[in-house]
Amino acid sequence: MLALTRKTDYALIALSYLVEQQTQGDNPVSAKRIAETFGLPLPLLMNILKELVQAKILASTRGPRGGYSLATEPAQLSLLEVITALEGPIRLTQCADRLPVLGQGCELSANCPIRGTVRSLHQRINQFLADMTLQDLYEDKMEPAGVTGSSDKVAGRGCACRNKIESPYTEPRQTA
Amino acid sequence: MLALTRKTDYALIALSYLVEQQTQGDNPVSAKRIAETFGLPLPLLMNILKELVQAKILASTRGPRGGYSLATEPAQLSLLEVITALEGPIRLTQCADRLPVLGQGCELSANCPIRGTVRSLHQRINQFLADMTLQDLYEDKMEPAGVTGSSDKVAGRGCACRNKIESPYTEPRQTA
DNA sequence: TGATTCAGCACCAATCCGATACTAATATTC
DNA sequence: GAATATTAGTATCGGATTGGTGCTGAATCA
Repeated sequence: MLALTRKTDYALIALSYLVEQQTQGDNPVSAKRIAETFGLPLPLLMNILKELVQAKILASTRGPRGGYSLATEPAQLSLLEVITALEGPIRLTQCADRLPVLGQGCELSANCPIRGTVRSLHQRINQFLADMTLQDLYEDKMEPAGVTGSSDKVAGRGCACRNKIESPYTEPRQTA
Repeated sequence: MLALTRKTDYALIALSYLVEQQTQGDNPVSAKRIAETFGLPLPLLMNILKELVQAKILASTRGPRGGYSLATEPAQLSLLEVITALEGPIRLTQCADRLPVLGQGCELSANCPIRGTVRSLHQRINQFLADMTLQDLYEDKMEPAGVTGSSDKVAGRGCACRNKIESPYTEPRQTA
């Protein structure tokens, strides 16, 4: 569907928040706090953070006052790394990232009528994601992008963040 | 997963083939012939072609010697239209195409830490897809793109096209 | 009339995603 | 050392989406 999963959504939100907190010398940050701040489901968020630790994007500390902290400089961590860690390598189409070797999975190979285009699109998206760092993500938050939205087509689904930002430790999930 | 569906894959292959056949004055082309040429599952392909007709991207003629033909100039048909027709509007993330109106689905709205970045990425992809036309897709086939593949990460799945291109009307699907 | 081809449904199986639960391990605090 | 806070690991589950099939009807041509 050409869409990121909600896992990636949550991860980017959490990472952006970690940059902020870390900038303020607040370190590490527990999963619980992140979940409460943005109204994310805690168990799911924990799964995601675990994966980010395994990918060495985050470092974790156990025990009271433990939590997660960034394992990399925000300016060194690309969105591509985050997405790849959570969703696996991007492949627009099944053969997007194949080398054009005959017999290697795609028998059409060089004759495939859409190979070039798909590969081109694939590379552009990859490039953009590789260039965009967590630092950019954080700064983007600081100065919200202008509304260039030519969005006449709107898909109706909720946003990833379900809560208002006020202060941490406010009650999430009101009486459903 | 940031991937196109196989439906779109098949559609692009079929459309590209239609341009080719139409260029050679061969018109219309039956679903059966397309399916056999590329080894695609006929019933599925027919579903896809039906959807493209409903989206007014293709025109259909019934009866013997009937089939599908392009309803638009290849240079006027963008990939975005094709993808949108088959998969619905692209939304990288749930709030990607929302206008930043408070209370409208996402309560974080202007405070959402990743809104700007996601929106930016979303627009770039949209723009690329809107600029790329079926004509480009077809020409791309003519001069296969060079291997710029920095693909150290390869996802192992089959290619959309399961058959060799030789001539139409060769037997598809050998003894499985 | 009969063959060919598309149209419109309805359906099914497999996969993936979002989400939860439970137990174990580790660190801090007292 | 006991209690507590927090992450690690793993297993599971329901539901949506995707890939794919089947059946019936309608149009067109010979």
